[in-house]
Amino acid sequence: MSTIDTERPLRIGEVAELIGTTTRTIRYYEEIGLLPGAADREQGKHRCYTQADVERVREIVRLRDLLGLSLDQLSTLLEAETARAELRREWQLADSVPERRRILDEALDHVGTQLELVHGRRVELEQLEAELIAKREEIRGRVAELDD
Amino acid sequence: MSTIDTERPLRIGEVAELIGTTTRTIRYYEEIGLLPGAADREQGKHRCYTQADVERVREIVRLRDLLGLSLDQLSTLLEAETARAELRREWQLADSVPERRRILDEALDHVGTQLELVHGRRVELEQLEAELIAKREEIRGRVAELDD
DNA sequence: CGCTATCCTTACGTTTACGTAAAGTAGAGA
DNA sequence: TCTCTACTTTACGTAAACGTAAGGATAGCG
Repeated sequence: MSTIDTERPLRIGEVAELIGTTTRTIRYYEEIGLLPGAADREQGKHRCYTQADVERVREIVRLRDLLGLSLDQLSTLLEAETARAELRREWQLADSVPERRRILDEALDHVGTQLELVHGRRVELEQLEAELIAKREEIRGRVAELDD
Repeated sequence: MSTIDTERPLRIGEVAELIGTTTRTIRYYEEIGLLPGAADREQGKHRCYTQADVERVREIVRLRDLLGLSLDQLSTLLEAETARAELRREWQLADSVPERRRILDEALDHVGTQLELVHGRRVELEQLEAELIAKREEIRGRVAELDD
């Protein structure tokens, strides 16, 4: 982290290539509200992205591929991330301890939601994997029988 | 397994309800070749299913939901199952040992393919889960700091 | 044999997640 | 300042995975 130009603003094409997706996909995600899309951009001006934005997109693509949720469901799940980004800004302004505790608690809640989903999915896959291994062993057993 | 009428033929509606899907989906899967669809059924006659067929559909739905593959990819992956069903029939006829070994080897190969995919997916999810847990711990740490 | 529920086929409709084309603009470099 | 490339918006296109409706046949029951 933080070589020299760690914060050179990126254009949409670079982001797409970095992540291995297309500009259309990125614009589409902005269109449906999955990506915030800087509110202060004037009509027709180029979009520009920070490193954090790239991470955000990467995360979205990853969850999409791993969990196979609809983008709509993803958007619900990612209220987490969205909120956390928001909270990072708020954090600077939050001076009171209870205020800060509230922010952290919310973050915890969001991560918890994601974790539950991912965990459940992993358990199911583990189960399936175990079944497949059992199947394989059974077949191997039958091969061994042939050699009697 | 095997109470009394373990082999009462089922109609498509029953199958759908058992699995928690729709008749349309089942017909569609037959349409695109994911389900074999008994070749000896005359035009207009009701489809009828065995318990094994139900398991097959259940498996498809499960893989679909867990792996999030396209039905086309699934169909490739399931050449495994298809072939194994076929092989079960062949098995009765295969008398020579090398013949039987070949059948088993193919089955092994198919299960291996599935296993690779499922395993890979599980590992990725495990990785993601670990990251989320780390994230959670970090947040918890910061909550603790507040209590100094 | 008749009734009724469930099934059949055919075919068009729908949603999601983008692809793709057109016509014009922004902005970094010579 | 000009130029060229990558960007912009707008808008129609599309493949996958079903939903849904119409019109008719089937099969189990009484």
